[in-house]
Amino acid sequence: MKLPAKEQAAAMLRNKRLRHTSPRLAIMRVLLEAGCPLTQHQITERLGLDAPNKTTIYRTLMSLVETDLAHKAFVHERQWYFELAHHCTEHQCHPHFTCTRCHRTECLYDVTIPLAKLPEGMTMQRQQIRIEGLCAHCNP
Amino acid sequence: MKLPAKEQAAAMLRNKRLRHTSPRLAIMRVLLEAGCPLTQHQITERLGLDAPNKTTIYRTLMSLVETDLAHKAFVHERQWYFELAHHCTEHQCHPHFTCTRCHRTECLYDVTIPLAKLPEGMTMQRQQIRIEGLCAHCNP
DNA sequence: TTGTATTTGCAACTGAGTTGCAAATAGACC
DNA sequence: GGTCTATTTGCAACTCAGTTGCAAATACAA
Repeated sequence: MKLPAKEQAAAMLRNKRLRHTSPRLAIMRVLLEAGCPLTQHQITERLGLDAPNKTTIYRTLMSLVETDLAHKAFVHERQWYFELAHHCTEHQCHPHFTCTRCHRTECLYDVTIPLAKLPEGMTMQRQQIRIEGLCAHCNP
Repeated sequence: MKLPAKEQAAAMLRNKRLRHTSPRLAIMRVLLEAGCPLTQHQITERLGLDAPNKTTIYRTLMSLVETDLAHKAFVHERQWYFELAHHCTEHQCHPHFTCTRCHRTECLYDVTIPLAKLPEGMTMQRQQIRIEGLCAHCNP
């Protein structure tokens, strides 16, 4: 059973002992509802008049990343796209696919790849996959 | 047998029908000799007084990326790191490993990972892997 | 050698993300 | 409930990687 975004966000904050503030809950709600990575700008847009200041959004995203509740998914046109980490396994996020023709990016939740075997002495924390190609729509 | 960086760069440009200019040859030489991804700033530093204008460096890197002679390897602290593509196979670059403690990044030339199986209709052009973890030096 | 499409350098610009600081507030403790 | 304090927020000013427009320089074809 799926909790409403608001309660899910509150539970995530509680787990990490982060204070429940309305900017944080709003930002997490938007990310949960979007289901795909968003930029600060997109978060602001989606929250409309209720949007927190952009500094607050960046600082919130930073605390989410630090506590591993969120990840920096990828950069596109100089902007970072952030996503919540609840779809990721311990050592691996789902791959992100970017179409080289229409430049849209999608999450491939169902595609998995074995973890790399690292050279002696190195420890894996997270493996991220980016795939470029033609999406179903742009394929000839 | 390995050509000197200068001739190797010239050959790569010839292959792609790009004009041989001294800024281009210098930038490619630095990248070949570095053997790891570099930023515009690092390229400028390494070329010292002979360094082309930063606009020229960015424009050169862009033409190299467009002709697939180079790739944007990763972003770190808002800067793109570029590398020549001569170590990459058709659909895959080597993975890049970033240490979460000392923040250094290295290329894992010997680590390979199978290509993802994309959903019906999508075509793979390139798969890129980023790995975060602790490097041999920072490992407890 | 000449002509021209391409490339370069410069200066001015853009805008994503950061910083410092004073005001607001979550949550702990009474 | 009320009080106190560490944390968080908003604002304004800033930073700096990367971009743009344009005139001068240059690779290379003919």
